[in-house]
Amino acid sequence: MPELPEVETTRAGIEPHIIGHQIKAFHVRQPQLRWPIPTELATLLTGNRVQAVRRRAKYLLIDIAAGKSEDLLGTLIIHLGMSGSLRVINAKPYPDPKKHEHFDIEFDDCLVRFNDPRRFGACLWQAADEVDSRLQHLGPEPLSDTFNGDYIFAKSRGRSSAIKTFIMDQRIVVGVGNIYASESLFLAGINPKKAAGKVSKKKYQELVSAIKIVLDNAIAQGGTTLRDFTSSDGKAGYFAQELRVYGREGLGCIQCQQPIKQIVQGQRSTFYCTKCQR
DNA sequence: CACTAATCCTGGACGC
DNA sequence: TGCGTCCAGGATTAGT
Repeated sequence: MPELPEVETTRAGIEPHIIGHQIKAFHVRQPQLRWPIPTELATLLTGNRVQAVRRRAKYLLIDIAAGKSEDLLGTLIIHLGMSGSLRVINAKPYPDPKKHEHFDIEFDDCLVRFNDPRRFGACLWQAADEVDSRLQHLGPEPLSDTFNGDYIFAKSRGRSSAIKTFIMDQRIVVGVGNIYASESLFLAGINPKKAAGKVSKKKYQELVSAIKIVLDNAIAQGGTTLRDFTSSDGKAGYFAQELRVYGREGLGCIQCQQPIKQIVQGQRSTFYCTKCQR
């Protein structure tokens, strides 16, 4: 499932192919994603240019300038959900879309094609003078300096929810998904069930470092794996993780051999070592 | 406001 | 082999 590193890798992968380029057409085959694709999108995009390819949390933001100007018209918001991916197709004629390939953004010399079997993804439009409600209350980027021990310690005071649930709350910090939440807590040696309000400042500093390390490593790995971005298949955006606890239920902890435990928190699986994480 | 549960969807794993 | 069942997960929304 695409987490922040996959989205960042996708962003970096498509950017050089589309920045500054004019959109020739926008084709929708399945508008029913998490939210319906706005029907006016083709009209809004056609004939206009890609000004920037950005990322906020796990949202891919494609700024669109009107015609040949630099005037921002609005932003195409794409979310990969849990099974989505984008790929750039250069070879002409463009291959016929397969099942689950729900929309294409067509340029003069390439096609950006969206694939999403589970349709948890989204494709939305944000006009230049508005901020989409989904982007309004997001917490800081995990890799920014704003996300530090002092910040999250202050946010956590008085909170009774489990630390694992807490760091997955997008209002606290964005981009920490289920897999990396377990991995980060293991690296920091924190029990995922511990109340967020009872974790010390020192432990929060370790947790922040752990989150940054885990995400940085994954991005670095993704960059390598997806170097050949344009020819990648529908699995673009996924890459092998070095997972220390996630999915390793019953297997020995890499530090102490204690079997890794699996529990459910907030309807999500959590994996941790009962000895190393307290 | 804080927190929990339901919800969208389909491929893949598994049991019979 | 095939069918049914269950599970995975991001993040919003509804409900307590």
